[in-house]
Amino acid sequence: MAKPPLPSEKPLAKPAPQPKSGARRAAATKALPPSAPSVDKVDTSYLQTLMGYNARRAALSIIELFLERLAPYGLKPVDFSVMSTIQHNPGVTSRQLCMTLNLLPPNLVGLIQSLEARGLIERKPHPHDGRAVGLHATPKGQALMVQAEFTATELELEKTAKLSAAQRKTLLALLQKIYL
Amino acid sequence: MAKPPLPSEKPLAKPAPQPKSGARRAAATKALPPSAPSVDKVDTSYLQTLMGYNARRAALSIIELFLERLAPYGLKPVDFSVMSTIQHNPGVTSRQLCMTLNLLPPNLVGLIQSLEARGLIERKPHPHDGRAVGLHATPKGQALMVQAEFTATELELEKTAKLSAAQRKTLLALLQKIYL
DNA sequence: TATTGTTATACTCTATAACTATA
DNA sequence: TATAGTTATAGAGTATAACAATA
Repeated sequence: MAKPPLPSEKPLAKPAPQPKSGARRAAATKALPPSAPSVDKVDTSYLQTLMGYNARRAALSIIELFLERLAPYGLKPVDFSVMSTIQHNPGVTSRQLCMTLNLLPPNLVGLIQSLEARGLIERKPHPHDGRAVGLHATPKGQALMVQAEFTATELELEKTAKLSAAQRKTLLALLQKIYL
Repeated sequence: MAKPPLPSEKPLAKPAPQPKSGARRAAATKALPPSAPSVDKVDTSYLQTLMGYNARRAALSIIELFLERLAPYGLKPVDFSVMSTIQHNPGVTSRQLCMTLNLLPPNLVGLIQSLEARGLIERKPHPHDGRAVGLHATPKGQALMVQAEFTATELELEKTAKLSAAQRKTLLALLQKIYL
C-alpha cells in the first residue's frame, strides 16, 4: 500500500536521442538564450513502451471513427455492445450484461430504457427469477444490429488496414490475454 | 454520409453455439415457460472480433491497476503522460503536448497549473516565441517521475504477465500501427 | 440475509465557443 | 490573419449510497 520499492535500477526507457538542445534555425539569427531549450520533435519513446498507453490510444483512434460511422444508427460504443450482446443472447439480464461488459448497474438503467423506448428491445419476465428481467431484441432491433455490426466490422477493417489478416488475429488474441 | 451499404453478406460473427435455450435446472422442477429463454453463459464471440472493443477492454484493465498504484504519486494516467513527456522533452510547449498526446488545449490548462502548484514543473519563457511557454520538470518533479515510471513499468509487466517478452513487443508494435 | 433492478446524485472527463497577446 | 494559451461552460461518462421487490 504505502510506498513503492525504491528503484534500484533505471526505468527501461533509454534516455532517448534528445534533439540537439538549444536553438535550431534561431542559431542563425541571434545568440542562444541562457537556459530555455525548445523542442523540435517530441520524443515519446518511453510512453510507447507502455501497453496501457498504446492500447488506449489505439482504442480511442478506432472509437473516433466508430462514433462517426455508427451515428446514423443512433448507437454509441456502449449502446452497440449492449445491443449486440442482447442480440446474440436472447433473454440475457441486466446483471449479466454488467458482468460481461464491465458496466455498473445504475449506468445501464437509462441505456436499457432508451433502447426500449426506441423499440429496439423488449423486456420479458425471467422464466425462474421474479427479480430479474430478460432482454430481447425486437425484429426492428435485430434488423438494425445486422446492419450496425456490418458497418462496425467494415470500419474496423479500415482502421486496421496496415495489419495483415494474421497480424489482426494475433493482436485480438494478445489483447484478450490481458483483460480476460 | 447518409446510409451505409446494405449488407449483402452476413456479418462475420458466426451465430455462435447458443446455450441450450429454455430452462436448465428448472426443467427438473416445473414445466417450461412459454417463450422466455434464460441465458447460462453469455456469448461475446462477435464483440471479441472487434479491435476497438478488445483494445478498450485491455486498456481499461491496465488503467484500473495504474490508478491504484500511481495514486501515491498523485498522478492519474493523463498527468503521468504529461509529466513523462515534459521530463523527456525539457522546454516542450502546451501545444506540442496537445498534439503529441491528443489532448485539447482547454483541458491541459488546469492540469499544468496543478503540476506547477505542486512544484513538479516550471514554466519558462520560450526562447523565440513570445506566445509560447516552455515546460520543464523541476528536480522534485524529475525525482518523482523516475519512481513513477519505474512503478508504471512494473505494473504493466504484471498486467501482461500472460505474455512472453516477444509477444509483448509484438503487441506494442501492432497497436502502434493502428493509431500512429 | 443476499441479490436484481432502480433512483438520486456527485464527480470526472471531454468538447465547444470565445477571448488575449503575440506572431 | 493566424497561432499559443486561457476562460467559461456544457455535455457525456463514471462512480457511490440507498431503496424496493424478490430469492
